[in-house]
Amino acid sequence: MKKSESQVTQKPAEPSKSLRPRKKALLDLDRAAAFEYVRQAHQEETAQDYVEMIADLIAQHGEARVVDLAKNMGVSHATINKTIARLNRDGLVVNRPYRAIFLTPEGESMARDCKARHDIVFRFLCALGVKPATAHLDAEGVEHHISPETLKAFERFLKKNAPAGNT
Amino acid sequence: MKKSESQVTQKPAEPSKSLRPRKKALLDLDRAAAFEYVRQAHQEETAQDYVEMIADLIAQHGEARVVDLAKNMGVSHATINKTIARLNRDGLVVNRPYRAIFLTPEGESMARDCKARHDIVFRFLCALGVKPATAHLDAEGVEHHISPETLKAFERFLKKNAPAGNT
DNA sequence: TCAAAAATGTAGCCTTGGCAACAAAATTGA
DNA sequence: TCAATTTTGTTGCCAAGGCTACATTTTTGA
Repeated sequence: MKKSESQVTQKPAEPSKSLRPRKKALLDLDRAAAFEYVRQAHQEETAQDYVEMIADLIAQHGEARVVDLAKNMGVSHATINKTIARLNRDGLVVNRPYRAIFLTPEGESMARDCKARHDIVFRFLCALGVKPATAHLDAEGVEHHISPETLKAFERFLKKNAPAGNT
Repeated sequence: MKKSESQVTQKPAEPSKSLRPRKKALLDLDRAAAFEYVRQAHQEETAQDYVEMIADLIAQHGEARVVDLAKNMGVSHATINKTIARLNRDGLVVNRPYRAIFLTPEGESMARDCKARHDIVFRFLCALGVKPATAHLDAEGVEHHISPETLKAFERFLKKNAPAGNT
């Protein structure tokens, strides 16, 4: 037949193919949904990292300045400016030219949530036996991809395996 | 540092500031390094997801076609084409116009590693009490941000808490 | 006070990863 | 065989996030 490689020339390595053609369509959706979910989380990632950092700087210094954000995020001040403009547009921060950056109530709320989640992830990894330095690195990337259900599971684990407030 | 943040208008909410001014510089680097680390992982994320999916499709159908990738990744076929061009450029896949996509040895190696890691993360979350559907969603995002050390910790946990080969 | 330094803003460029719309090739089925 | 359908390719658009280089404002310190 002409369909040539659609049917794989000669089906050498597809033993399971004819076994379950039905579930395929559903699995397609499942997988696509998972990636969509990740892409979604991705979009909020930067905003969350920034508001968290801004909240931190405000707690430390009373204000968050572009130069400190640049140092702490590890990017140029031009990038900071662009990102802050987006956060401003999205109602998470307020800022005036040549002045420090502050959080809106919405930004503060997001920062609180993120910090709480971050701490749980970090402490969870530590309780699991990961070295704090590594836990710190991993938590930064992982925290944005943890569903509420998984976060609850982390907390359960902490309650059983961590002697309350260790850092 | 003589800088301005010192004056902060009137230091209202910075009680801990003077307590440890020394560690700040180091923490800046630490934090920046963590974000750099996450950005790095980010760049490899798409490549890893694609080669993993391509390997899956080849295992199922003997080949990976654009239309199937689009369905499974949840993006348009135009996006698939662009991404495949990048993967080709980076030596991870081989493809010819209007023909299926295959992995280079390097791509296959990456796919193997990713699948192994993905499975560990998925099973770990399940062992922790997370529902499989949720574990599936979270694993897709989390797997790219797990260091080798943390992965080992996951495996240790699995060895103790999972009855061998459960799915 | 005022020049130098630091901080901030802006412009232009780049890559990634999305999309829709249209073009072309391949496959299918009558 | 060959027209309709499906698949693939291409083009142009967009936003996010990076960067450098240069312009402007603020702050510092002599």
